[in-house]
Amino acid sequence: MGKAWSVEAVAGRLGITTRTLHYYEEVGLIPPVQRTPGGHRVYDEATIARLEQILRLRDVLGYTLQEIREVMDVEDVLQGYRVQLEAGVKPEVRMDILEHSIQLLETVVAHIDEKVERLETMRQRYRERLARIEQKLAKHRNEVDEGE
Amino acid sequence: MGKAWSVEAVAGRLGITTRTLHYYEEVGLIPPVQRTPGGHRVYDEATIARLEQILRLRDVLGYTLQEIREVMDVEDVLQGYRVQLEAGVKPEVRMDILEHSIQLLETVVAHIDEKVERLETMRQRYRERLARIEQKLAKHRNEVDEGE
DNA sequence: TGAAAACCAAACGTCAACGTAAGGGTTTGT
DNA sequence: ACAAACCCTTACGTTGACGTTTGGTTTTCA
Repeated sequence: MGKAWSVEAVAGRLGITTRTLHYYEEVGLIPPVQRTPGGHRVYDEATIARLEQILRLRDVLGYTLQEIREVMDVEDVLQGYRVQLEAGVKPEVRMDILEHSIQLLETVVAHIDEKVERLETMRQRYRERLARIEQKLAKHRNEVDEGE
Repeated sequence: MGKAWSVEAVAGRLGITTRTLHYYEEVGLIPPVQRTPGGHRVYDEATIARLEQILRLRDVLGYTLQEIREVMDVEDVLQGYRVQLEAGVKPEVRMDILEHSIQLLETVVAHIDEKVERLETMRQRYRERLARIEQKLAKHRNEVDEGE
């Protein structure tokens, strides 16, 4: 069994506050955390991994907690599928599950692709401006050279 | 001279509300807008272009208004440079300005690059999961085929 | 020209995502 | 065994980015 982490330990490790951890549990982004007999929270690696994914979605994709919840719902569905698959199901069901999992993941990837594309369009705009200025500078350097 | 746009016209064109236009002016994201003798706002194309850039930064990059303000400050500096250049300055000053402009734009581009990179890392994660599932599905299809 | 439509400033409201404070239990190290 | 450090719940506070309302003014156009 993995190590047991206290709230503060997790917060430190993930670079967030204990309040955020409580909050995410409160709004259901993570399932209710294990407790000691005295009521103190005890985090396991699985929960921490989930938290890391939540934070990536928040910080890298800039998702709102609502959007993150949707992605995590997908994750939960996928997890449910894995459990079903391990339990062994009829071949057709198995294929259905795999195909649906693929669809769900493709949706997420498509979302990321769209974001990347828009960012690249934007970068292109700036790059063009840069190119224009650099050209100007080069021309200018030439003129100075010839003037000497 | 270009057309004159009313608040509502601009809001409609940009897909935002008049409140947002007022707000952006209030917090200084755009300079004070021209007014009719009666006090109604009149937007020109230059301001609208600036607003479009602000909205791109907001929607595509997901910047906060604070971050947008920083980018727009850079734009203002660049604009100041253009004015100086058109007014004609000494060659060394001209080169300094061009080089500084390049540096400012490169900072923005670098920021975008970083964002893209992190998105691509994330996409890669999902793609790998996808690949694993697809492989499973393929294997499964094979087994079904052989069984017939 | 006059009424409907658009506009104004000022100010309070809202929602997400936490921050912070209070009052009191629990764990841990010695 | 006991104090320091940590943790709990509850609940009110805060900030950003606008939404909404009010009461009055300006434009427009039939």
